[in-house]
Amino acid sequence: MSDIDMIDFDGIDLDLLVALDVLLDEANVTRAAARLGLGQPAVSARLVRLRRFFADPLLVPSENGRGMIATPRAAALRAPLKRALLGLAEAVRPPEAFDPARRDRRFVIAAGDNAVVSLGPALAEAVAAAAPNLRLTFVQPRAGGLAGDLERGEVDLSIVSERVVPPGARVVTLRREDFVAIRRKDRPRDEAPFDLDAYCTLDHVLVSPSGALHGYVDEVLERLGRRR
DNA sequence: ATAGTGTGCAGTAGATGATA
DNA sequence: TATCATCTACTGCACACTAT
Repeated sequence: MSDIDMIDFDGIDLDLLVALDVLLDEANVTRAAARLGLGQPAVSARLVRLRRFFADPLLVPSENGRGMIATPRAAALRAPLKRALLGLAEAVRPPEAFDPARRDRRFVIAAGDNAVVSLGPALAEAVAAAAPNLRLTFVQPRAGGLAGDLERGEVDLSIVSERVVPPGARVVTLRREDFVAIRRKDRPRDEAPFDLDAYCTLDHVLVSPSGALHGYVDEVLERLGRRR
């Protein structure tokens, strides 16, 4: 007997889970009903059954009386539920070869400035040639929010350092990059050689989208027993 | 195997209550 | 007054059961 066999699905069905997903998206029974193609009372009845099954109010009226607010239990259900429904949709979808030339959709790519500048133009050119109806939108990866953005489908792809890849993500290494230190050509001839000691004593500017003042370079220096 | 019947579920329309 | 969630009454449909 598998783990799935052990689950008691009595009182719940796929329609209810789809309704819950839409209800959590809309936080409004009327709008959820419109999306589901049902009457508002029918969706209200589904919400009642969902509340009974989960033994939780799931959605409660907001303070301003407009719409509803998800309870912590419902909020916790949202991402795994969406993931499961997307997986099911994928499983039951008829097999269809992906034809980029005929697809019409937008892909959201979370990438840092460096990746956008170095890979963006070539990627956009290649996509435009192979799939003229696909559109690429580059956004900044949200510090600490990338995993959630990927889970919710708000970001399709991310080009980031392997250090910030969310656990469980499918990863392909695009390339390895090295750090390079460059010194102006006309520095005084008698100046000390530009070595690690010199590097550590200089003043530094750290560009940090997240605001954290401790970057990859600092981690490497720490391993060497140094700091800048 | 097919037709008839009963039951339960889920839908709708309309009414009601709460709230800003 | 407008909006929104919930309740009530009614209807239609699917399914199980039984008789032929």
